[in-house]
Amino acid sequence: MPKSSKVLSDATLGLVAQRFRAMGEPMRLRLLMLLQENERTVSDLVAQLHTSQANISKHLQVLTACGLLARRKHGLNVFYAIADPRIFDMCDMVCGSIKQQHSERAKHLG
Amino acid sequence: MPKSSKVLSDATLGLVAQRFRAMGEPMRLRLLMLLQENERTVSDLVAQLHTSQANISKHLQVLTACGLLARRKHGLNVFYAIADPRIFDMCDMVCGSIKQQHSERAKHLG
DNA sequence: TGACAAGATAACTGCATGGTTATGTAGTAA
DNA sequence: TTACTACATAACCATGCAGTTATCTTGTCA
Repeated sequence: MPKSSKVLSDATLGLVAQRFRAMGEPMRLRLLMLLQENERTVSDLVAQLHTSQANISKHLQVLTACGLLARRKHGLNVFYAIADPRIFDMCDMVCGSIKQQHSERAKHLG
Repeated sequence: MPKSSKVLSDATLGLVAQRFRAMGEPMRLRLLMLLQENERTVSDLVAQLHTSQANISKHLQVLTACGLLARRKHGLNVFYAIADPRIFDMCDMVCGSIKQQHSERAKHLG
């Protein structure tokens, strides 16, 4: 039985690709990491990352549109939060894979 | 202790982003899915996917460059294979998350 | 040698996208 | 109302990148 993605429709495949692409941007990864602990306002995120507020808003829009972030308004502030914490497991997987390959490559060279 | 990616250098973050971006392309996801069972030659992959050989080669180059695929030459043929099968766990996670959110959204509407 | 087949690569085109600046749109407070 | 703050969005620019066609390069076989 297809434990893993065997046959996917073009539509589903597009959605999956969209998510990966959303996570394939350093600034957006930084945003996700900042939101790992708790929800944050836009201005809070702008204060942490050294870029314009417009840029942050656009990245947040991308992450929200593909279902990675949740949005909550409260007065003047807008709070963003991680929609599905599993994304961090994915980050860990990628990190682990990279480190592993890196060490293997070092062994081959040494 | 940082079980998950807490503080990452710009370089590492770039590598992680690069991997996600590599997986954020429908055609490349198709390639990975085709390679899930066994290694395949380029012409084999070209025969399965309806696009040019040049295009396939370029996508294979992207996937190989970021460590997702392994390359093996044998005579005239070049075989590509999955370098780290964990990527399929990641695909499953994304698929699961998408389906879950989709069903939740359906519940909210119904 | 030459002919051919499998892949890689170069050059090009069009579209997507990250970043900026400037402006618009709530929501709050006087 | 006016003024201010937090955020979103529009317009624009430069770069990146998927796809194409055409051209290498490499290996096999006559």
